[in-house]
Amino acid sequence: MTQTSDTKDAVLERFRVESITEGALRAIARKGSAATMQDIADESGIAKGTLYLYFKDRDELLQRVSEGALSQLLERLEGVFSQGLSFEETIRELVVTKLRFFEERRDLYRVHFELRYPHGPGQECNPRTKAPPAEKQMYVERLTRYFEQALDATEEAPRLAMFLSEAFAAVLVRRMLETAPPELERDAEFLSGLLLHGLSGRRKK
Amino acid sequence: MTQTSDTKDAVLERFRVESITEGALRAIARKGSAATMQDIADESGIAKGTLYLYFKDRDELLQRVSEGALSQLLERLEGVFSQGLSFEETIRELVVTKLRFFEERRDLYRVHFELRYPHGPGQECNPRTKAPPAEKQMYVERLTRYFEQALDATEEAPRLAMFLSEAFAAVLVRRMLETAPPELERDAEFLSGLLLHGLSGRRKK
DNA sequence: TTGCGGAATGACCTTCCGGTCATTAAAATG
DNA sequence: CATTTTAATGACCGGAAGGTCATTCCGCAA
Repeated sequence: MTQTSDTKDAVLERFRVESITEGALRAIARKGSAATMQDIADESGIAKGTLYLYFKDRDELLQRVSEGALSQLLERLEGVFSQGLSFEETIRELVVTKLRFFEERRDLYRVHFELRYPHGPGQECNPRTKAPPAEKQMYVERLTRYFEQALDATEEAPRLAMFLSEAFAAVLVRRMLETAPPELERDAEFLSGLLLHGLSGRRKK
Repeated sequence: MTQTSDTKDAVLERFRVESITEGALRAIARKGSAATMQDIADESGIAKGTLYLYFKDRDELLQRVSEGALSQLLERLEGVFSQGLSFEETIRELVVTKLRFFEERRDLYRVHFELRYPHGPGQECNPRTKAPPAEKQMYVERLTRYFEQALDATEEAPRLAMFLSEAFAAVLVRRMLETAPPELERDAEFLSGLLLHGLSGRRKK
């Protein structure tokens, strides 16, 4: 047949896939995980059936969207890790980077949060979304690795990673809820301080 | 007609409502928010139609279940607040209390987490669950009030409350995922330490 | 025992949505 | 321009789930 890379067909295919992905992103930004195949099709300006020429099913499509969104974030965070900063500096930089990322890409916010704990840690799962998207937690794993290396707390590393990630989510959600959130830098400072030094530093007086 | 309190009918009604609520709790513990009216009926040992004699619709039922679960937790936390402990002590006690609560009542875990951010902070919402359950965040509000009073950080209080609550969730989720989680007291100590003094205390060496 | 009234039931209705596929439009080919 | 091949479409299907209601069941009073 053809090489997967450069033929006209392949280019066209990539283009289609991308525009569907973007449409899906818009649909999810608007309706969350309740976004329907029809919603996605509408938002992408194509017919519902066409979606199935490029994606096996809803799951695969959502998976792709989530991966795409996630990889952009991961890329930036990787940039932070690779700067060889001190521990404190790294945490600060991670916080501000992530905050900035979602400031630019509000549309990605929903993807991350709606699919956050896909079906929670329970036993049975929602048939609407079958695939357990281990995918999702990739960046928690990255954080875990960082903690393992930067502190010697191998055992606690996964908890620390989730702690960081959820604490971040808390502040982000607040920001999203507020009509006039504070300066990004203020929130970044606030959160970094909290993560690094805890509540104690804020005792009365 | 009758007083709402003591007639035989009223007692019977309360009994029914309660057993439905308990059934719903089991159903949700098993299937999460995907639990179906049929699931709930089965779990309660009654017919689906009967559910609608006691609750207007699915939303009202879920609301009630969530409220019930939440109020039990709130009660215990209130106990902590009213002990007049120091700030640090209070935080420690809150953590250990909440951890113990979910240790006893694993079934309540799902209710709290599945319905945590009901439709996220997005604009449109899932028609499947219409009611914006402000209800849910009642205990974040309680925490907020505590922070307003205990620290003088009125403006930051809501963020602190969410920070605490989400950080807690992070550790709790980890515990739930692990087949052999550490002693409850160890996790409580770990989390309290983190909340109070941050990551800095854990720097290498 | 009989008949009444309210409670319980579950078959049924409707809506919604993921997924399919016969049909149609467009592009490639000669 | 005719023909074939490929891509796109959207009406349609099946199943799932919330909600309804005619029917059945049951406790109780006459």
